[in-house]
Amino acid sequence: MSLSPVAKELSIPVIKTACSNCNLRELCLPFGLSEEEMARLDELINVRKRVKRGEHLYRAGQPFESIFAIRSGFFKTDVLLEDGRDQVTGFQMAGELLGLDGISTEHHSCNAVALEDSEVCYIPFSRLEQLSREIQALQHHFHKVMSREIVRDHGVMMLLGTMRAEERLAAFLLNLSQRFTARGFSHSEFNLRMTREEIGSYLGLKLETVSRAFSRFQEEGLIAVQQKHIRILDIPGLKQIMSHHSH
Amino acid sequence: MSLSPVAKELSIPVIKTACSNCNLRELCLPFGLSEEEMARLDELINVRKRVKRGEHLYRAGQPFESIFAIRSGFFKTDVLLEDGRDQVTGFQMAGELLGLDGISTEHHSCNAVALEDSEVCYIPFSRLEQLSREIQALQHHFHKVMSREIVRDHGVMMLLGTMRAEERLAAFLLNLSQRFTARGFSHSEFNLRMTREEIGSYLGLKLETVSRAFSRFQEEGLIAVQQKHIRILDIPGLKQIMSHHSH
DNA sequence: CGGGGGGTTTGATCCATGTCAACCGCAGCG
DNA sequence: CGCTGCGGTTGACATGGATCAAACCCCCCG
Repeated sequence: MSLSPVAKELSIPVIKTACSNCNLRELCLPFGLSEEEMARLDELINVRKRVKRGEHLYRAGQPFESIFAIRSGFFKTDVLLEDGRDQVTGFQMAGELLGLDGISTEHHSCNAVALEDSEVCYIPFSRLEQLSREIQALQHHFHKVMSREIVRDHGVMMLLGTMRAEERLAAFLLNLSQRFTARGFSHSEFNLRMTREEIGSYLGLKLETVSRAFSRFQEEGLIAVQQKHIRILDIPGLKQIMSHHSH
Repeated sequence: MSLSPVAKELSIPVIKTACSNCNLRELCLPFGLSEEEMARLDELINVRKRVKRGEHLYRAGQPFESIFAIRSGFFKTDVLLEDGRDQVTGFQMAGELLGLDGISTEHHSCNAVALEDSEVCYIPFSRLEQLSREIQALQHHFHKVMSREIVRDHGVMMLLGTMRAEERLAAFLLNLSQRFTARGFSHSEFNLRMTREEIGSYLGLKLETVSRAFSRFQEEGLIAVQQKHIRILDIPGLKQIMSHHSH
């Protein structure tokens, strides 16, 4: 888990993993830390890893030792039931943390798969705990991140428990749009990294239903879809669908 | 939020809130702490409160300052959508923590309502953070508790996203049974504290569907239902239903 | 002891979404 | 450059659970 042999041998100046010069620091763990505190966090995070599209970052059941911060790319997490059913529990993008579910049992409880070529920082958990005993701001921010995950999950439960298909998809698109915006991308135009089936799994729908809902939104002029490319044309319209609870 | 005036005036020896003599300590925050560490945790938890059946412990939007440990009783948490829809996000019993979702925004994100007369310990959050900077075991255990909440939520997402009505109810009953067992109650006989409607809300079903599923289980000899009283007759049978994924 | 009301059960019907199947279209590869 | 195959779209039909409605049961209260 240290620098690659090749890099060592050739003395290639390896880009140092450093929160302090990461452009995602406002979205990620270092949020709110002073320069000096961030330097200490940097010390702890010295492994970066590339994960190619389709590869697993970790699998359910593996021993948990690190959480991961996504530097670039896009992931999904999913859980598998004994009988073969599975469900996507989330999609994660740059600046978000992966692996928090592993803390509870010291084993990962889900699979994390890259949906495009990605890069992550390893954050050894016991060292993170150690540092967060010393840096209050880090501790507090970490707690907020975990709590936010819980709130997010409640939102998904709400979606799965009370919304109809088109409401779910509208909520999903608006959520993506908002997260892309926070990362400086266009809020109205992006490429989906996941298939219709993966969207469906996340939203508790079949892929055909997802596809039909996309078509319907397009007919109504709310979005323009072309395969994985999405343009959002009418954000208020989508919001209205989300809360249009007709029945 | 301190001792009641009456108690003060009459110098009634008020039962001290003390984790060290709470019979739920193995299920609650103090898990794994030494005597001395537990004593320090005791210092921090000096407010207990009774919450009558039907009363709110907190409401969505209120400022967050404490988490709560349930000493006795039974709660539900629910979230409300703007359009009036709501969903029960969980049922909590003795030894479990309430309020973790409030950390992220420093405001509670859901309502917590007592489903029977209950008693909770206030755990001021900033002091908990302070203490967990000093006691590693406390810090680690707290992280595990938050992580467990995330894992639990993923389980509910799975349930809502992939299971059919009877599977959901079977999973729900088995979960309750298991939690009652962990608290030393019968695993096969208990009283539901919530209505059919609340169960339905939690499981993403209508109350009629919940009622029908109960009746079906009874016909098949899996359980005996009489109003809120449940006897579980065939745990393996229920487990089989849960994973019988026929379609 | 006789209402009254909230919670529950049960039946009849409807509808959103699942299922099955055919076809399309783009991307990757020989 | 034309297969080949995966992912996506669309249609026809099936069905699980929602909806609407009625009746029931138990508990509380007068």
